[in-house]
Amino acid sequence: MIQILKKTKLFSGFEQSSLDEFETAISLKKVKKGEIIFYEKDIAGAFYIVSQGKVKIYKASSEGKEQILMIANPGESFAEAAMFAGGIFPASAQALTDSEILCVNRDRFLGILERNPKIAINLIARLSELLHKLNRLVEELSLTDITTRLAYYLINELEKRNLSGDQPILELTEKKSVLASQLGTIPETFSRSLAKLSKEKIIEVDGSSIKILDYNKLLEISGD
Amino acid sequence: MIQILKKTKLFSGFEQSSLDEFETAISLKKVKKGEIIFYEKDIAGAFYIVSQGKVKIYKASSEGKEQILMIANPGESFAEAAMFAGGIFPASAQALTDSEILCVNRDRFLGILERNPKIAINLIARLSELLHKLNRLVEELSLTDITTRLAYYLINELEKRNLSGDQPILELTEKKSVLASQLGTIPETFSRSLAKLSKEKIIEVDGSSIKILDYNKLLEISGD
DNA sequence: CGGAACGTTGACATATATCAAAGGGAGTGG
DNA sequence: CCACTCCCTTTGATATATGTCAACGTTCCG
Repeated sequence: MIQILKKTKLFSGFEQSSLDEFETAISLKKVKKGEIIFYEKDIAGAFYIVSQGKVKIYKASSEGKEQILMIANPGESFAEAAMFAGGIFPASAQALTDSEILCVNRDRFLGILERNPKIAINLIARLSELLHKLNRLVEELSLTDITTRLAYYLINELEKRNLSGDQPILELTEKKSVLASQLGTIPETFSRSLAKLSKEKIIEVDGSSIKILDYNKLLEISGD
Repeated sequence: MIQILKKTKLFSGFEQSSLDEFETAISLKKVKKGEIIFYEKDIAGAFYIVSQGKVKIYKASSEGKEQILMIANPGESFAEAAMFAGGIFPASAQALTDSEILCVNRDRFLGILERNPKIAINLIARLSELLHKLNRLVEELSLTDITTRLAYYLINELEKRNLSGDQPILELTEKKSVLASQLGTIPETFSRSLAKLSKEKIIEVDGSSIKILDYNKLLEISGD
């Protein structure tokens, strides 16, 4: 169980002895696909680290629309901030696949934090990174249209996976409806945006494979 | 100069001796109304604390629209996160009035942080609070319409200032065009939303004074 | 074979942005 | 004290992007 910790940003660079201290704060939880891990406004008694699987963190409106804030993959933590600000979860979490997650007890973790300034610094870095991403999301939601967001997403994924080459092919790792929600829209609109870029010969879509035909134009549309 | 620090959340609860250490990391800067403190993408060599005046932190699109992320008032800090994540400012800052701000040098502050775990914890709390607010902004931008956001803003301001009473009167502290940008829209739309609530006899607008006629209905619209 | 997700497409409704114009208040100078 | 200007705000007409609703095709899987 402790092995997972080493792969996380939060605990990277720590020795075994230091990590052992956490054993008492952590419990393992298995969740089925579709299972809710917590709802918005639940009391935040823990934060989480994904060991296996995939978890979405999202906001839902009363009318059914949802906005995904992030997808947490193995090694990534989520809901860290909730423990400090308000003590209630600001969003909901649901397993996208059968998953294993580590639950880190709030009170025990806080105790450990006081004795380990280095972890505090790591946590600060992690929170700053989250702020950075949310900043970007706010910018996209309020200042750009959906085709621009899609273009930016594609460019970003290409970079993340080091896909260059002549006409690289990108495999979408999420269902299109999930991507739509990440971009702040609904499946229909997402589909139309893909179709629009296709018609302009900038990409070529075949199911969940996207061939990038004109990287430069895509970059231009992404506005960056 | 040090006296200002005591009023900030970041340094609250600290003794004089501990604060003196910061003297070397801080410099005072006076800025005129309208002056730019930093632009998005500038290198983040410091973070800031407002001593006097008012500063807006905002994102601007190439087409001229802007989204205000926050308004920093005296005692409040801004751009703390930029130092840890990426090292460049994710937004721009401009003085809304003639202002005095404290600039906290990045490298010196980091050194101090390592020797003062308590400040690290305060910083974690502060970053978590920012995350909380940004979360709320994302929710509003992607899931609610502007009248809902306006209602929520009004409710929030009433609480902040402890205005209850029968038909409390709220004085807007910013120009309406600034409020519009905070809510993620433009002055025209903001104006129409105010007019809509007026026509429904929920509020009464007289310049920058807003009388709350029907608190319950306002609460209902705010969706909370 | 049949059904359930998912994705796509079309027709339509709606919220918000854009553009243009006019009103109003505060400050300034004559 | 008046006239003038500047800036903010409001209002109207219009355009556009996106959401909504419904229908259909596909794939996958029991």
